Amino acid sequence: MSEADASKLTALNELNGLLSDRVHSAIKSAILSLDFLPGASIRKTDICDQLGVSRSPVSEALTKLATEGLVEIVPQSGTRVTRLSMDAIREDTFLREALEVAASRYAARHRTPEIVARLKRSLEMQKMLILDVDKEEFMQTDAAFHQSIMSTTKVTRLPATVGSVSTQVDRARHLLLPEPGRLTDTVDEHVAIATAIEQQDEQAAEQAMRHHVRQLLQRLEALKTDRPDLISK
Amino acid sequence: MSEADASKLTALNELNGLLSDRVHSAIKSAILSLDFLPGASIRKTDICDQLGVSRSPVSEALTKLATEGLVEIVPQSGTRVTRLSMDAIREDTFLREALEVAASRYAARHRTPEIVARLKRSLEMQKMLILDVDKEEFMQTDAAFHQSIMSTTKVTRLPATVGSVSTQVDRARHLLLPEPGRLTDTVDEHVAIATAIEQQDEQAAEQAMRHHVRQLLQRLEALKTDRPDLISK
DNA sequence: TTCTGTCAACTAACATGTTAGAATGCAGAT
DNA sequence: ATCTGCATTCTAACATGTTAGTTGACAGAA
Repeated sequence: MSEADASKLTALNELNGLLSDRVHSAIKSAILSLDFLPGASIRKTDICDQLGVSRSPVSEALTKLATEGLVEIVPQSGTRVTRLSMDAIREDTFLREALEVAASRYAARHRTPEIVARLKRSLEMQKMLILDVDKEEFMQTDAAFHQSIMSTTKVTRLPATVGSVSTQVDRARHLLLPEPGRLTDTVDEHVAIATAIEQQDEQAAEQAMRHHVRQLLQRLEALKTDRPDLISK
Repeated sequence: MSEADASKLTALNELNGLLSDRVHSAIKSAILSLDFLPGASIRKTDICDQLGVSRSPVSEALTKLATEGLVEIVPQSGTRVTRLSMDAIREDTFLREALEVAASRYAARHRTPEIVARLKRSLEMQKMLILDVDKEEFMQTDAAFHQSIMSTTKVTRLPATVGSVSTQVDRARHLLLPEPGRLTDTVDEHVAIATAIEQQDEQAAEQAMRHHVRQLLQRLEALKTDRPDLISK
């Protein structure tokens, strides 16, 4: 059985806050960055040794990760990193689509000039970053674009909820190979969403967001053949 | 400061499974049934004494309840039952509406004769139970109706996700006074949803479900004046 | 060879001891 | 009367010891 290599964990000195939270985010980023591979078993004691903490904060962190669906705890037996599956990714997409579409509709109905301006600024940045070598920066602007739309609803829990239902998609995303022209397509999809919101066209905003979310799923389907070692079914 | 009376906890002998899970559901039902009032502080040691368990399972249970938004843990200080607020209830409704509407649309598009039959059976039961004295039975059939619709999506996490975003609404629901004719209205709304699904009319299914979810919010708004002691803002 | 029962080793779950931070109340100063 | 600082007493957080359930390997029987 493959095992998680605890040496891949980043030290948690720099961060502050509750110890269990720091342990949680350390393990989480290890899973998201695939330092802990899907299906790998996690040894509590290894984590304890590596981070120099006791089992309590590690247990709490793993429990939290289990509710997020990133690890599976088998009672009295062991803990393993959740395997990626196309089924799980499709489930994530369904839930995320439902929430983001609702946000998009709301934004179209209740848009203010400020929001429209913010979305346009974001689009300009995205266009500039298309040619940038560092894709991480584009990803951040991408995320900010979506958050701007969600923020119009004043539902403070919405971004966190979307995040919590999209964990498998987020993880799979890291496996996608860079594809020429994809960033241009993404920006085009964003433009369609922003335009619909500006024109207060709920129907169009809904459709554009739905298409955008499903495009990602489309690309992720390629992983079935690209990374069959990590994606089951 | 008001305090939670641990003697209101049900014994957990009859149940089986992990101790921390049993503690979790014991506290949860105490909160949902208002045996633990909104804003009351929870003493870990009281819970331990009352249930005859150690602090470990109680801590895990409270951590879980915190992620569900039913309690708030103040680091190094204390734990209290989350206060009910109209803002939180409106947030719940937004998220639940987004998810249930998506399920309803999907059901309308992909409905099978089996599902239609199941929904119709459920409606018959609901009509019979309107006059029943035991409202709990009606509530159960109500829940089953919604679950049937969600089950068509094959998104296994959907019911749990809807549940987790609806905790405040579920709690507030228990405060509603019985209202003559309300059950009849509810069944009528269900009929509209089922009919739209049967006719594969996505638009109508979406609209009917949206209306249904917002009706509950409408009724909950009354709590602002009915129970200002328990609902803030 | 294959199946079965037993046992050893390992794990999460649970109990309990210890630490550190927050709140509360009171004494003393202004 | 009010504000400030200290000490007491809470609490959650963390560390660690103990229990019990699961797994897997191995021995022996068929």
